[in-house]
Amino acid sequence: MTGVRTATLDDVARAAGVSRATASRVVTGQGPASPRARDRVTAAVAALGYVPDASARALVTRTGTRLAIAVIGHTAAVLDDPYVGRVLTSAAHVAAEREVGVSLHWLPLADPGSLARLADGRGLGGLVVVNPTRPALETVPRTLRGRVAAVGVGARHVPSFDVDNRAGTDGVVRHLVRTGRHRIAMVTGPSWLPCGDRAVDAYRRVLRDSGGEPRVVTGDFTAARGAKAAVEIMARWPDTDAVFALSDLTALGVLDGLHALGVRVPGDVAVAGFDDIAFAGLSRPALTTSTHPVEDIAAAAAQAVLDRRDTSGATFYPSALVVRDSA
Amino acid sequence: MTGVRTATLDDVARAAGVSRATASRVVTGQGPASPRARDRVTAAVAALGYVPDASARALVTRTGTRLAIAVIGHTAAVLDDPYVGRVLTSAAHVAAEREVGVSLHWLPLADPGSLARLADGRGLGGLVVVNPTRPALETVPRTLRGRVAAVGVGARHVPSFDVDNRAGTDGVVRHLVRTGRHRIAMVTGPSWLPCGDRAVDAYRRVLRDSGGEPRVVTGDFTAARGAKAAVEIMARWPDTDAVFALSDLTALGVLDGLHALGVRVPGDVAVAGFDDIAFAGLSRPALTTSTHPVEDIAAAAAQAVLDRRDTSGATFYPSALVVRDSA
DNA sequence: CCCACACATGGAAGCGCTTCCACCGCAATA
DNA sequence: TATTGCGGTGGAAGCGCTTCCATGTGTGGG
Repeated sequence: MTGVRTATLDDVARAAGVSRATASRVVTGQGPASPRARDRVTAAVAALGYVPDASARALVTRTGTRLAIAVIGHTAAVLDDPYVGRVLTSAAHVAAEREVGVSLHWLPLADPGSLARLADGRGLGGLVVVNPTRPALETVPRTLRGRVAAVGVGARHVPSFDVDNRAGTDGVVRHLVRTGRHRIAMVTGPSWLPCGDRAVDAYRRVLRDSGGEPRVVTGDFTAARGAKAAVEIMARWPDTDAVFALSDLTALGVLDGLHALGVRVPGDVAVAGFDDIAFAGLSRPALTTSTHPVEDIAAAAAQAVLDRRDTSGATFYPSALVVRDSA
Repeated sequence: MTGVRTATLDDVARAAGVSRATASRVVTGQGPASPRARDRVTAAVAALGYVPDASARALVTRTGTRLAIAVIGHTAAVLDDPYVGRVLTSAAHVAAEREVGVSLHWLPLADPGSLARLADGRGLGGLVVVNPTRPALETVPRTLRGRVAAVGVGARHVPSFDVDNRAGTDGVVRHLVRTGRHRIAMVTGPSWLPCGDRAVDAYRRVLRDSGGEPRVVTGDFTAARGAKAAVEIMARWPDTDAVFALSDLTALGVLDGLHALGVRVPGDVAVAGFDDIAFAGLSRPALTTSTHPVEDIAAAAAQAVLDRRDTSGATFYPSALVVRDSA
């Protein structure tokens, strides 16, 4: 059944007429080796199609060479969101460039031990957590401290990479004000995600300056929630003239909900989102939003972790207003 | 610096007052163990916070326990596509349920050796390839034969899991015909993806039956290409009254291109897509398309691989027409 | 011409784990 | 009471690899 036995370093050494130690040195490029030995070993490697066994190597070097990416919040809310895909993609690229494997994990929000279990042995070189809660972050095993980075949460006690939600929100809401909107509602993210606090804060601040009343509805980053939120908002505050959602997906849902209500956008109500996902430009009306260097953020997180750089504290990336048709 | 030494199975055994062999039996749940031993070992595991080292385990069991998911076509075209995200997500779920790790790989289309290199040791339990070309598939090392499944390509010489492109296309195009459209253009997928052939074939067949002329434009599954394709189509065949794109993303682009041209949808031209991505229902007009059990397909592929089931040949899944506003 | 030194090399240990095998004590059977 | 059988157990081997260490070979300087 098995039949094909894969070549081991022993086979290579034997074929090259050297010891396993020498073969190892050549293959890894560490330590001295004569040109002659080098040639013979590389030839043998090629001939036998030798590929080092990652497990065995990791076992002895203790240098787990794998980047784990954990996405917290194992729900459709997270899975459908292109934002998550962008983070994954970018982090995976960084890992691929350095030839380290990537492992993907979807962790339910409610399971506090899951992050800890993820350490599964010492196989990982680092861990990038997307949208983690603070409690979840605290369960990360001590062995991994200094090799963890969080993406998308302005947490303080772990290297955190996020867009500057405060400034981004400020920019969008000010744009709304500038274009004559004053009864602006906001659909936030899920309450367990701390990054939303900073955004809501910025929103309240702008409203205070412009003399508006805050109208906050809690969302969950889904489109479905956005549609419902639109209905809620218009029922509760019928004179609303703008809705800002902290997620494009939600904003798209708002657009939909408003449309169903017969409300014209941007005529009656302006709508703005956050993230600038690919579809933001394809909706009708095209969505005004704030664009984020999501790929840069994720790449930076992955790099920090892989470099074992201990960048404690949070790094915020700038976002830029993108004015389209909806606001 | 290092400080914390993680507990090994030896530590557990010592703490529990049993041999390492017994500790291993309890931890893995394989082999006999007295209730007494079982209790003591589990207690020790909890006390020491022991987590088995995956590398060491994989090394001895030779049962690489990791599902690799490789996405071919390392371009924005692929990365932005929600379809890929859905496949990833679903496959990752299956893996998570069985407690096997997932590793993600983005492979450039042009690099034929990359799939082979992916075997990196014998660490993998299986490989799911998304949108592979036939040549790419042929480079998969012999050691992995029987542990590979392809998603999204009607290939024959590897277990392949795909939607029934033929039937799906047939359904959509017939719907177009049924609603009075006869000058129907089609935007295909990239030419290197064999699954498109079956779709084009179905399209031609329906047109032949209904007396229409085929109008085929090659696409690449991106929205940008869709927008350009719309312009090309209207320039080349100005009397076109329907466009069918083999990807929702592309269809959305077509919608956009048509809009820019001042063409009304569905008034002047009907537009239909394929895949039923989340945004299909959110566009204006909402996109008529064909819905696919992408999650089921990906899950089936992952399961087949993980079960070492050798389901050679292709399995096709049904798709269903979703009529919305655009056609 | 000999000694020292660097460099190249092979032997062997050991990473943490699973698993074969031999062993022991016990209850059930003859 | 002597034998069989079996569940529970520990010893030990070994998975494929890196790396320490001791040994061997060549070169330079004295």
